[in-house]
Amino acid sequence: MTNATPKNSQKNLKNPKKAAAILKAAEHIFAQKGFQTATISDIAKKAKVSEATIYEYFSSKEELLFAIPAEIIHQYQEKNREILPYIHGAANKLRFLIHRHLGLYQDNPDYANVVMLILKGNPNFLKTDAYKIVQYSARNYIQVLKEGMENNEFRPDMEPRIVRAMIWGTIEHLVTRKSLLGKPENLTSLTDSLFETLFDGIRACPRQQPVNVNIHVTDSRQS
Amino acid sequence: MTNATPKNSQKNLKNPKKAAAILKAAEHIFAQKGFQTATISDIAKKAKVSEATIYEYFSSKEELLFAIPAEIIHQYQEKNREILPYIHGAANKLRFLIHRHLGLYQDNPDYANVVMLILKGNPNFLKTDAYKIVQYSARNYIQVLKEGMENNEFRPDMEPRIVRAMIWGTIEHLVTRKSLLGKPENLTSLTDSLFETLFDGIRACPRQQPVNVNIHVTDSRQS
Amino acid sequence: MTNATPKNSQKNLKNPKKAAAILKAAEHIFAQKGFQTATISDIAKKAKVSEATIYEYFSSKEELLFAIPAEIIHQYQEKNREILPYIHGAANKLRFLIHRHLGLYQDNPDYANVVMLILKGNPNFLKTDAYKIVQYSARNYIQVLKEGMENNEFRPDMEPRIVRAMIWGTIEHLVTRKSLLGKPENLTSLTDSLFETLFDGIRACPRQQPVNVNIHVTDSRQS
Amino acid sequence: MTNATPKNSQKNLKNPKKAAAILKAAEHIFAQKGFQTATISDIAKKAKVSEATIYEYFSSKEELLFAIPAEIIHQYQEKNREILPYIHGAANKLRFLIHRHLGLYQDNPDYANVVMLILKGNPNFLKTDAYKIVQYSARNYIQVLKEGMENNEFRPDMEPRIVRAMIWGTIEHLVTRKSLLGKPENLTSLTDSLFETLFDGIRACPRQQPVNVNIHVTDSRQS
DNA sequence: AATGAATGAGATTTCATTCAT
DNA sequence: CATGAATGAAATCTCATTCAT
Repeated sequence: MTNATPKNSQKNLKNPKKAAAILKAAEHIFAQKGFQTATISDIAKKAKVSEATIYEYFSSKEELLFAIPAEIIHQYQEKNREILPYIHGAANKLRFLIHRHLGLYQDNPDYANVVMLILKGNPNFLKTDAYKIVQYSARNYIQVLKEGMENNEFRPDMEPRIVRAMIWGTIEHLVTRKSLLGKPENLTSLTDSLFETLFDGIRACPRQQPVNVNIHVTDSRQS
Repeated sequence: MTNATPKNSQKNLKNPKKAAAILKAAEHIFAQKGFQTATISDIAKKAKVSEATIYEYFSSKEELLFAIPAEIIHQYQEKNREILPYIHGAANKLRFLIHRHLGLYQDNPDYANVVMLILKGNPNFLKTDAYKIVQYSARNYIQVLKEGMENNEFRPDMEPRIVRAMIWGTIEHLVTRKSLLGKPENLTSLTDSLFETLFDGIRACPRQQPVNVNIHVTDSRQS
Repeated sequence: MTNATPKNSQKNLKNPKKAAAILKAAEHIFAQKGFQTATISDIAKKAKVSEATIYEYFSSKEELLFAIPAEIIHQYQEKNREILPYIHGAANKLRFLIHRHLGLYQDNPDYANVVMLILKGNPNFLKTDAYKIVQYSARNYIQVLKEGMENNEFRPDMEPRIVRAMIWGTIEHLVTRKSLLGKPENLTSLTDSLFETLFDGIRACPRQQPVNVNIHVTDSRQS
Repeated sequence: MTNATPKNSQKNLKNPKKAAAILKAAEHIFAQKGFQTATISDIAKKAKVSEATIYEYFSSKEELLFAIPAEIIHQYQEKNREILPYIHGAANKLRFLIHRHLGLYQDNPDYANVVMLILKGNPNFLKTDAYKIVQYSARNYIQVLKEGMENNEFRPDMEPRIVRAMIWGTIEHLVTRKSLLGKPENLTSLTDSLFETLFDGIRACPRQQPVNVNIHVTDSRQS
C-alpha cells in the first residue's frame, strides 16, 4: 500500500495535452460542484475521455484535485520572477505582488474557486508538492518586505510575518467573497486601496492643518 | 435545500440538552475528520445517542453542520454587545473586537476547524440563518470603523469595507494556519501587532507629510 | 485500518435467522459460480435482502465466504463428539469418522463445492477461526489412530500423520471429483472400500507370515 | 469459453522463447498472488514484455493459466514413459510413480502452487487439453495397479480406482499442505511411508501365536 | 512482431436516511 | 422519545482486453 514509486509521479506521462485537458475539465467541474459532489464521470465527460483514462493520468480523484494548481502557479511564479527585478523600490514591488496575486484569481475564477473553497480546507493538500510552490510564493512577500525594511521604505519595527498574513488574508478573503457572493466584481482594482491602507495605516493624519505663514515684505530701500 | 417547512425549525425541540450534546459531538467529529469523512455513526457514538435520534433533532447531516455556529456566535455577540459601550474610542473598540475575534477561535479550536476548513468552503452555508448572525457580526466592525472616521480617529478617506476585509482576512488567515499547521500557537497575543500595523501602516517615518504653507505676501512698498 | 474490534465479531449480531439465510444463499451462489464470479448482488437477490444488509452482517465478501463453514462444521463436530464414545474399537471409530466425513460432503454438495473449489485454495482462510475448527477436527483422527496403536488394533510402527494425510487426501480427492465431474455419485458407499484398503493394504496374500509350528513328538512305541 | 477457433492454437507461434518466458513469469506471479489478484501487468513486467504482447501469445488470462502445465507435464510424462519399462515389478513401479509424482511438485514449487491452489478449483480447466495429459498420467497408475493384480503382487480384490484416489489424494494433500503451510519440508522423503502404508495397511499383525502341533507317532510295526 | 495508449464494464462498499416498534 | 434494523443509491477504481502504429 505504501507505494515507493507513485503511479504517476510526473504528470508528463503519456500525452501531456490530454493530461492538461483533464486538468482543465477537473478545475471547471470541481469549481462548479465542489469536490465531493463532482464525479469522475462528470470530469471525464467534460474532458471527452473515458473515466479509466483519467486514472491513467492521475491515480485518484484527490490526486487530480491536488494537481490542478501546479501548472498555473508555476507560470505565475515564472512571470513574477521575470518582472520583479525591473521594479524599483520595495513598495512598488509589494504593490506589484498584490496586483499580480489578485490578478491571478481574477483571471482564473475556476481556479480561484478550487483553491479557496476546496483546497484550502483540505489538510492533505499541505503534504503536496504543489503546496511547496505556494509556500515558495509566500517567501516572495517576505523578501520584498525585508528589502523594504533595509531600504528604509518600511518601518524598521514592522513584523513581516504579520504583514504577510495581512496581505494574504485580505486577498484570500476578497477572493473567497467573490467566489461565493460574486461581490467585489473587480479584484485588481482593489490593489491600490489595499496597498495604501497597508502602507499608511488607518490612523487619521494628526490634523495637518495648513500652517499659515504671513510674510510681510517690507522694502526698506528708498527708491 | 430551502425547506419550506423545515422539519425542526427550532432546535429547542424536545430535549435541548441532548441537542446540545449532539452539536458538541458533531463539532468535535467534524473538526477531527472533515465533513465527508465524518459519519453520522461517529457522531452518534460520541454523543451517546443512536443515529436515528440525531435525525430527530436535525433533519440532515448538513443541517447539523450548519447548526454548529448558532449558539457559540450568539453568546459571542451577546458579550460584545454588552461590553462595547464601556470602551471609549473607536480605536480601542476596534482593538477589542480584534481581540475578541481571535479569542473566539483560540478558545474553541474545534469550532475554529469547523468554520475555517468546512463551513467557509460550503456555498450552502450562505443561505443559512446562522450565516446571518455572522454577517451581523461583521457590521460591528463597520460601525466602529465609521465611528472612528466621524471621530477623527481614523482617516476620513479610509474605506471601511477594505479595512474590514483586511481585519477579517488576516484573522481568518491566522486561524486557518493554526488549524492546519498549529503554527501561531497563541492567537490573541497577535492582537496588538495586527492592530498597530493596521493603525499606523508600514511606511517608514509615517506622518512625513509635507507641511502646507500658505504664503501670504503683503507688499507694503510703494510702487 | 487495524480494527481491534472487527465490525461483526459474532455472527449472531442482530437477526440470526437473517444471517443464516444470507449464509445459505452465499453458500449456494459461491458453489454455483465461484468466488470471483459470484456477486454480492446475486447473493442478496437469493437471500431476499438488500446488498447493504449483507454488509450489516458480514464486513466483506471474503468474510462472508469464510463464515460459511462455521455452523456446519460445528454441528458436525458436535455430533461426532456425541457418538464416538459409543463406538468400540479404534478401527470402528475410524470407519465411523470416514463415513461421517464423506457424509458431510455428500449431504451438503454446495458446501462441498465451496470447501473444495474455493476455500482450499485461499491462503487467507488459514488465518480464520473457522479453520481452527477444521484443524481441531483433524485431531479427532490422530486421537483415534493413536488409540488404535495403543490398543494393538493398528500396527505399532504406523505413522499417524501419514495415515491421516491419506484419509483426508483421499476424501478430499473423492469429494473434489464429485464436485467437478459428478463422478462418484455416492460418496459414503465408498467408506468400506477406503477403510478396508487402508486397513489391510494392497499387498497380495496379506498375512502371508510363516506359521510357527511347535512340534511335540510323543512316541508311544515301546523301546 | 470453448473457442471454436482459438486465436493461438499452437503455442509455438512466433517466438517460442518468449512464449516460454511469459509462461514462466505467469507461473511465478500466479503462484505468488493467486489468479484474480495477479494482473497481466504483473506478468508482463516480470516477463519483460508488454501486456499487449502477452495477448499475442495467449488469447486470455485464463488461457495463459491453463497453458502453464503443458510443458512441465509433458516432460514429466516423457521421462516416466522412458524409465518405467526398466523397473521390475508393479510394486516397484508404483513406488517409482509416487516418488516421481511427489518429486514433480517438490522440484517446482510455483507449479505446485498453481496446480493445487488455482487450477484444481477451476472447473474450466477440465475442458482443457492440458487436463487431458493429467488424465493420461492418471492412467499410468491404473495400469501399474492392474499389472500388479495380474502379477499377484497386489490383492486380486483391490479396487484400482480407490487405490488411485488414495494415492493422488494423499499426494495432493501433502503438496497442498506444503504450499500453504510449508510443512512437510521434504515431500519425496515421504515416498516410502506412503508406499508401505498403502501396501501393508495399518492393521496390526494378527498376533501370530505359534500353532501347537502335537504329533503322536505310533509305530504299528511289530518288532 | 511489439507495444503504448485507451477504455468498457462492473462490483464492492459506504452511508445518510427512513420506519416500525 | 428513542432506536435497531434495513436499504437505496451511487461512485471510485481496477483490469483485461483491443487497436492503431
